[in-house]
Amino acid sequence: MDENTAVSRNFIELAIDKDLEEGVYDHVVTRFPPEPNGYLHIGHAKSVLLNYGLAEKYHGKFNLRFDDTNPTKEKTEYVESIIEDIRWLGADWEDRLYFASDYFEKMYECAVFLIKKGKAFVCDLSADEIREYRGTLTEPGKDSPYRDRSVEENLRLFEAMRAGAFEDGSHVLRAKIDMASPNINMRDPVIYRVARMTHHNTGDKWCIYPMYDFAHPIEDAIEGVTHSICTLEFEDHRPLYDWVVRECEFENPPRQIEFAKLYLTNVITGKRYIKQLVEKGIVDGWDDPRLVTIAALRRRGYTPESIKLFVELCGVAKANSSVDYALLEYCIREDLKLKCPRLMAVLNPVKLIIDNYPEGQTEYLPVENNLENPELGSREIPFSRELYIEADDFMEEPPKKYFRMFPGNEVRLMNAYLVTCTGVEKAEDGRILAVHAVYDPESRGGNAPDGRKVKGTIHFVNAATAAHAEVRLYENIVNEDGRFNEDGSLNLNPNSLVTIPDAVLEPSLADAKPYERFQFVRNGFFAVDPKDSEPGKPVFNRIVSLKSSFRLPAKA
RNA sequence: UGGGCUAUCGCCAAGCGGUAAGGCCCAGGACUUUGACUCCUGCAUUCGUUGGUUCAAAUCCAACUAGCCCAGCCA
Repeated sequence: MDENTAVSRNFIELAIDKDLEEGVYDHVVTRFPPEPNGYLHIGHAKSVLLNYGLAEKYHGKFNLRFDDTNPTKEKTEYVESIIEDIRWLGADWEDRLYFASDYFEKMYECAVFLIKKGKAFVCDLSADEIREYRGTLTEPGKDSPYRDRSVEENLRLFEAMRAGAFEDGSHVLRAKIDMASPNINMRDPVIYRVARMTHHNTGDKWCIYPMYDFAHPIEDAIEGVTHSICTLEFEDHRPLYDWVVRECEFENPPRQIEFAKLYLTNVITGKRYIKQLVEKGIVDGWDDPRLVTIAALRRRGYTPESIKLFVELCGVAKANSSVDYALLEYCIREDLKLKCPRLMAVLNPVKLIIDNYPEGQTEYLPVENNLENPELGSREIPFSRELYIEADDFMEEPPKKYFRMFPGNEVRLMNAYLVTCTGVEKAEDGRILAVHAVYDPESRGGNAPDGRKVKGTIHFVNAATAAHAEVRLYENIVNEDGRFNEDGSLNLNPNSLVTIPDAVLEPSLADAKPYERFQFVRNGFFAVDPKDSEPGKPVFNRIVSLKSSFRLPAKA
């Protein structure tokens, strides 16, 4: 292996290597098996990209399979959004899009097969009774009184279950394993339940549905999945997974491997929590840019590449952990810094008047779109007597080390001229009406012929030609730990969305198109919102701010 | 003594008996027409704890401790 490109392998890759070496498998097939009961989020992206990446790395195959065995929670809207999100992430399942519900007949046959082997039985106990019989974490369970029914009776009853002879919840099919097992999952788990519910895919064809523990291994086995990668909470289910593929006598059974879920610090991850925010109307939908659903990240302006980078940098392991949100921000900056044109936008404008600049004159100054990436070309920006600058780029009484605009100080207006601040014009209430300055006509482009230097460079927008647009800034929607409180409430952050209705921008920005991304000098990376923008009236979402900007020293 | 899993820098994470990779964050410095970027520099004598084996232990053994998961006819 090339020493320079050799990257240490994660534990899953090591396990696959071993399987390949030992001849357990001679190829690799992975899958991503979402239940269509919600939108995908950043945590799912890790799983999607992990599974897809593994298939690519081992020249194997990657399947997309909807694990739709519980119609009470599943909707077509969700399958559509999931397909869109995975495609956007760049994971390619080619023609292998499957539904667990397409295997219902095969699963039914497997169940019959188990009954005939004496490995499954129909149980008439109620849900409450089953719970009682199951025992506790520390005490063994006891056998169901229906455990020893004959094969014939079980067959007859199971057929009747399918035929609709029983009420919902009245009968279940159970695997016959061991009620005294220290692993509760092995205490004769329910593998089929009766539930009259219209399924998004199979309609009313079935009134019995297989449980996850029974269905999932069969789905994997049918598809020839070799490595069934799931999250840590299923570790306890692995013995049952193995039991199912063994007792159903599948050849070349798949192997389940578990890894730790991805959590982000101070962010709500977890489908059920996000769902609550959506349903309670705290956010404006699954794609509210404050969320970390794939749809939200896409809408906010994140790129698939940045998410791929993020997932790679997070790594894969078995220790529960919470990745710093700063890493995600790093990834999107890293991806965008060379891709985006850098323009000037003033979010909190204050007027700057160049008193010695000819009234009524406008000139156009050439500017590179991205100094570090010439491929992005150049443009011309208008300049005239009245401009807008950022309010905090002026201070009447500056602290030490502040080198932007203050009376008497010379700064550079980016790409334009050196200007010296001459004063400030205030209303009676002290509000700043305008900052005044004089420019050096010899410094066109930003450099003085005499070679004198300035420490500060600030951005501006020409007032008369400025485009105006709404800009939205985001912060985490919860203040503290990114979780619900014990009583189910949330510490909502009142600043999670700050809307600036009238920011001033370079004129060309009026025509920015949905999803178009920009870097606004000193303000961060922004993208045009695809939902709320109208032609000629873009709304800009801040994806991420720049790493740091000047902060005033704390007053002693 | 219910079972399973995990513990390496503020956050992730390599390491698989031979004397602690890397990234993020952070702090200095250089450069700079973005206080950005880029570039340098610094950031675990120590690997949950305590013992033991060994010439040598984060890596092996033992005992503790802490955290996570499991008692859905959810996935």
